[in-house]
Amino acid sequence: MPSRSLSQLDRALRGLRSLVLSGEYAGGQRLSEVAMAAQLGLSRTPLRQAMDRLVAEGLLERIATGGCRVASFTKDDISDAIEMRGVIEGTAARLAAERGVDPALLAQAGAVLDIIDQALGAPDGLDFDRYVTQNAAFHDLLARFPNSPIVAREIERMSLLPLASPSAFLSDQAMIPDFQDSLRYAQRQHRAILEAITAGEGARAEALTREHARLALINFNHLNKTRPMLTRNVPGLALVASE
Amino acid sequence: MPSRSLSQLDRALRGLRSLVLSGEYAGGQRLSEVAMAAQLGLSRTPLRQAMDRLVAEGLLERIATGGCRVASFTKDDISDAIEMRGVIEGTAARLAAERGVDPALLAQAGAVLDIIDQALGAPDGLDFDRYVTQNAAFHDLLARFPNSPIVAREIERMSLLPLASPSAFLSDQAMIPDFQDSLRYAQRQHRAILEAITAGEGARAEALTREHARLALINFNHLNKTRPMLTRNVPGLALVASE
DNA sequence: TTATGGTATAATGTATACAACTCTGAACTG
DNA sequence: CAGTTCAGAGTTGTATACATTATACCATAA
Repeated sequence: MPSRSLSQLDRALRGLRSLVLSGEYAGGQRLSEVAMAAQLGLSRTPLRQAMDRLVAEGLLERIATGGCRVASFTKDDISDAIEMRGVIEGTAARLAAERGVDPALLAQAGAVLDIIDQALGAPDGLDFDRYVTQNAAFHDLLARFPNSPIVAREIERMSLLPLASPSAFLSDQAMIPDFQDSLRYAQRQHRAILEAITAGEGARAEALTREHARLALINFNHLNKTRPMLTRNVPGLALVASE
Repeated sequence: MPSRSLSQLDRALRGLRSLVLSGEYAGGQRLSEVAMAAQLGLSRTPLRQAMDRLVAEGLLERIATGGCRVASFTKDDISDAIEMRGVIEGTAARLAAERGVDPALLAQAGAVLDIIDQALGAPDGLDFDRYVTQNAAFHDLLARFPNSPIVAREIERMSLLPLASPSAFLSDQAMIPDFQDSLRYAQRQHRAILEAITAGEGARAEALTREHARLALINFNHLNKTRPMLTRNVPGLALVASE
């Protein structure tokens, strides 16, 4: 029974995260421990732990006088977080190119890109779910290329920030007219990044990966201009101050 | 009375951190909550919180079956952490150059560098404490230049990793013959970084800042070659696997 | 009417009790 | 003698109780 295998802390983490990301408690609102614990059906102890974790992740902020509040982000924050992810992933790509990568990992990455090609050329136009999954897989592999726990950790951490992950704007609801073009462009970047890494071209790999991350920023800006009301459908978007 | 103003959590954090960094419980050793709580004179609740924090910082690792163990780092980990700090600080420098910086902050940084010059030219050779303090101040200012909470957060986080902070190897005990030369070189880099930022030269500022961080790596390697027994005197060095 | 102070309420920080789970070690069996 | 099982001790995960501190509200005075 899966509900028994999950610890209370896991339940608290999932519950809190989804509540916060959904915008249920948006905009600097203070979270009461007793109320949250009651709502999630667990005691304050694991809930407090979960709050501490979310504070570390940046989703919540500690209040000097005690307790937590929901963090709120400006558009600049999102922009910086995406830029930062690009920088760190770019460093992973550069180090991979400079130091060499386990051939097995490179082969895996190539296979993933082949699958993405298939997903993009699916008979009914586009296999979106497959693209999302394999895109995430490629980025995971990239994080593991340099064989460095430190680098992998930082990439994972940046991807935890709301709207900074490589998959942040890849939701069904975010589909926009030019979206398929964007996906094809991203895939060409994937290929180029892998090629540069394989060829030991560190600077090129780094620059490409940075630019690749900025696609997320383009999607973010596009979303803001064309469909500002999409707040409810993209997790975490509710935390962005409308300004 | 300061002992009353400190929370138990703060006490636990300080106590645990210093115990771990001093090498008291080195090398993947499991930490018992009850024992630690007893040793630090507080209950398990704030101790557990402190452990969670140190896990987030990377000083401890969670064990799948429960509990924590002291993290241990390879020399490559230290090297990667320093490189990573250089990359992130470099990004701060680049963004500062690209976006412009609050003149007041720039002036403060200039003043800090003036003080470092004085410390380097002190009558009795070198005012070391002053150098350390002002060096830390310069790096703090650099982190605030881009006016981005996200960037500042990540820099702070990288500096929390053992031996990755800008001040990691600046301890009295780490003094080596060529050390003063190293400090003067570092200060010339400080000047160049600030100059590049002021001139809006993003690429130069980034490259300089990366290279500046690598001074720590040079110090680390030097320390390992010439005085491998210094483990006891440099906090955190005990966590590096002797290999 | 506004500012101020006090009190009551409710929140958090901390300690502790209990239950579930690991791990150790020894006895037992093949 | 090696492997396995079972029991016990010890550990962690969770809940809850208590004390301290912050917050909100109202009364009172300027």
